[in-house]
Amino acid sequence: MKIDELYAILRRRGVLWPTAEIYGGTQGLYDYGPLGAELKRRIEEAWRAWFVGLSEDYYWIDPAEIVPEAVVRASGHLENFTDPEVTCAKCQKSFRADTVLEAARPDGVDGLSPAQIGELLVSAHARCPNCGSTELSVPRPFNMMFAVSLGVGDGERAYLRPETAQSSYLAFARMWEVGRKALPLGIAVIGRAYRNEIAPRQLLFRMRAFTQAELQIFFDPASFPVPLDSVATLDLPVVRAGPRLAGNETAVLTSVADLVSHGGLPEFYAYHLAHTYRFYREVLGIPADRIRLWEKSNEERAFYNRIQFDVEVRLDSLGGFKEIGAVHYRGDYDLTRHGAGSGKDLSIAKPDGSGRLVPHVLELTFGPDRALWALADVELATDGERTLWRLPSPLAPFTVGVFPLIRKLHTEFARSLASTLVNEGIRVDLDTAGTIGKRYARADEAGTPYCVTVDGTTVDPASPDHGTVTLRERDSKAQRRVRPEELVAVLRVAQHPLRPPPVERPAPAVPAPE
RNA sequence: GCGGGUAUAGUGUAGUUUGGUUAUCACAUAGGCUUGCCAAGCCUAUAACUCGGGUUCAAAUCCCGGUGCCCGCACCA
Repeated sequence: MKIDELYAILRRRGVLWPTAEIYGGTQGLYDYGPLGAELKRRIEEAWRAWFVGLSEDYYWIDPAEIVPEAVVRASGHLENFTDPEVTCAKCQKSFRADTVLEAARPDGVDGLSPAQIGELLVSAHARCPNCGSTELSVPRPFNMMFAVSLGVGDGERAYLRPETAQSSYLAFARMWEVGRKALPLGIAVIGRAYRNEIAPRQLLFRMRAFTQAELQIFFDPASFPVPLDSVATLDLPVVRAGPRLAGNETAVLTSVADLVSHGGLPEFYAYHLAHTYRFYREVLGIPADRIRLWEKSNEERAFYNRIQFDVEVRLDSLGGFKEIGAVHYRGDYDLTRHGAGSGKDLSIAKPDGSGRLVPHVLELTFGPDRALWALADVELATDGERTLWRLPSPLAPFTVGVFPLIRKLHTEFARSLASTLVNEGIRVDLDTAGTIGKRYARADEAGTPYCVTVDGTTVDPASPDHGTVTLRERDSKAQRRVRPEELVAVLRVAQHPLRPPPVERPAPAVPAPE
């Protein structure tokens, strides 16, 4: 589906819309409506159940979104992105404008505005440090962080966090105590991060306020045991950097065992990459042919990332594969920086007493906003007859639509059934408006996996089927009559979130019936 | 941020070339009728010229500017 068409459906149904829409909207900011907010919450909850469920050593925390300036100074966000930047038109690399100018004109470049630097770059015939071209862009200020002020007046300078990962690094020292001083230690954060994008585009893919779900795993690189056997035979669609830079971008199905034995990936990395892939397949329900694991080369990665695979999903609305998440091996960069910045020793004693160690970090990062769009792109379709959103049932905003067949006669019973189901913890959408066909159509469009209809038989005290309802399945439109107990059981199963077994073992032998 | 395109009810549109009635139609939404299980039908209602300025007796229509969106380039630590 094209992006406009899809966005129109999502807006009309109240999934999402531009922030401050009545003022014409604001670039890069979006609000989620009832369906969108619920769906996003379900995605986040599914992510949490899956990844925090990977190990009892992985914890979920909820830190503040504002961090003091010292934090982003230590992380490098402040230093690297406050100064004006120029881009080389020839090799398309970007540099800090003042350093480029300094190379061409060693005397005094401090305190100049971006415009003044721009003029001097031209008059000094400054050259690109990479390729030597003089075709440099006009410098532009480039700080992607939102500054805020704490307290009265100018107060203390602070920033909206540019990534949730920083919150986990800040929490490491405390969590080291809370987690009873053991590695590996996983710290998961789900929350908003803020970047002042120069040009937000593509809706949920380039936002100024967006949600990240990230698991930072702190570990000893000499010892990070994982149950690799549980995923060893799983084939992953990988695009390695080597072949890719040589011109071959085809994803190659490679087993996890192969990635370790021949592919050069550490076991802990391959294991978590495998479970990341499983999450997209099994929880989000993305078809295999739409997913690829795209390895970033040395040049493409941030310098502190040692290994990086992006998880990309092919989206028709955005014209190709788009990154939804990634797995980064960040080494000891983060704790080293914050150790230096805070003056706190973030190293720990090695268990074998052989000295101290700054824990390494494996980062599993995921964008719930992007995932929500991906679910709409991949699973929402119009077939001429109806619009159908094939959301996996645990993610659907509503698990069941409850309808009266004839409004005047059956609404009362439908209401009481709906309230019974809500008390059972089921997510219910009671719809009494319009005709029965329209209600089914609305439910299909919202991705509601089941609908039940209250009819004459249901409300007839004399009927042996009193209290039963017709249960209709979204994808097949198939119907059958069920009793209330069975209905609750079916709906409970449907909305139960998936989580991976911490360690997969062979199923115990079960004697065949008879 | 640069260049190009574009903007009419919730959605999709007619009307703009050549200024001139109460701004067209469909779907959607809400209510009514219909004893009725997949957007049926009939009746009724709600609902729009992106914003600001200008030209003109008169502007959805012409001119200028702003904003949003789309495409390309750049950016995406």
